[in-house]
Amino acid sequence: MPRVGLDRNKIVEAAIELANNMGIEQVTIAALAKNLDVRPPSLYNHFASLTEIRMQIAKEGMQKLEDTLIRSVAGKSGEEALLTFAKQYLNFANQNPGLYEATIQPMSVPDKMVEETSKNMIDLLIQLLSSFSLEEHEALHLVRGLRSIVHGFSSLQRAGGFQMDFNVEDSLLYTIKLLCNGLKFEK
Amino acid sequence: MPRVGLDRNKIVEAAIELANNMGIEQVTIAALAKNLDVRPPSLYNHFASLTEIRMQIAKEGMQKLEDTLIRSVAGKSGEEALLTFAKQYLNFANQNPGLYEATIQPMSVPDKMVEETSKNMIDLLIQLLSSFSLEEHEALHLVRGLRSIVHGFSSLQRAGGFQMDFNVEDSLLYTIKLLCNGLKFEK
DNA sequence: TTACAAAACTAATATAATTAGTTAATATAT
DNA sequence: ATATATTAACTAATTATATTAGTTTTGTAA
Repeated sequence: MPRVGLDRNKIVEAAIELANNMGIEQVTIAALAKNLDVRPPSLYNHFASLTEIRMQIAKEGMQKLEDTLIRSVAGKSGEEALLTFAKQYLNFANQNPGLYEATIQPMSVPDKMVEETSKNMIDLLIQLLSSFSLEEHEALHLVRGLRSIVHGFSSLQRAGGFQMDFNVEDSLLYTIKLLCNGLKFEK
Repeated sequence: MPRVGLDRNKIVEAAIELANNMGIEQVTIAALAKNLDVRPPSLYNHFASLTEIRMQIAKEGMQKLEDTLIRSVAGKSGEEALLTFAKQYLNFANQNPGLYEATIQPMSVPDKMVEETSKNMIDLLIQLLSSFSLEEHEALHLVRGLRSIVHGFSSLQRAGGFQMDFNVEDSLLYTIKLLCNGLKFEK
């Protein structure tokens, strides 16, 4: 019964490592307890359920992704900003597969911080689009389109949906450029 | 021990209904057995594992989706065809949530029919793009872009990623139109 | 030093997938 | 029609999971 000094952070760290290496499905109470060298029930002193642990992974993933994106587009605008955004998004999903996977699981319970993070991402995209001087409803449509593109590419790639002898990032950037091209000639 | 006349089809039908109503996670041996009014082990006379049942759902989903799309774009080309394709794809995902969810689970085992169905979908899109007279590599990029868009919209919507007071189909069609606009002015 | 809150534990419960081995219904062959 | 073989469905058991209840023990603070 020696205390191992467990806390929420250590558990989530172990969970993220497990998610990245083995997939979110493999993040189980049993596997976490083994990795942390405690008995399964011990985790319940820090989290109410497995679901709560997975939600915590998702929250940290969203924040890290948002943070990465905000930094990467700082000082950029227009097409250059959108291309950077897209490239970094795909890169994040590739480098942190389990973490990204967690962020796209439907939330069982509405969460304030998650909603705020989503909102920040949308606001960021709205900003990036400002130089195109779109009507508000057009900008809202396009924000959805951009999110769908980056998420679509990331999750199709993860699911093995692309033949890998043809560069995926190139396809993503081609698509974004085409969209920007469409914007230039919109009127 | 009266025979209830179970077969692979009946099991998959029950599984699809369960998936559509409760989500793919709820497609379990136990739940299926209860719905079909047999004991759990009986299902193993028809499928080797739960994974195999879920894979069968995915296969049927992909085929039904492909079939729907091929029919819906028959006789159409260019922008009109792409808009129809996108609309029908999103509609399929909305009308058959569990079935669609199953189709996007990573396949644990490579499957010939699945690969062929994917290939058919790609070929279909290539055809739809023919009227834009793109270079081959451009067409391949764009096929990926289109798949990512429709999948991205479908799965973000399913995950509750959009505020629903703003029409999602409109956003999808706006995005596709913008892409087409970009194509027209590409050179 | 004592008291208390919290961390980790053991033991138990419930549900899941799966396997082995059995029984009985059906189809097939003589 | 009867005998045989196949196979659908079963019972019982195994393994693994999450979770809860209740206990022990540690560390900290009065």
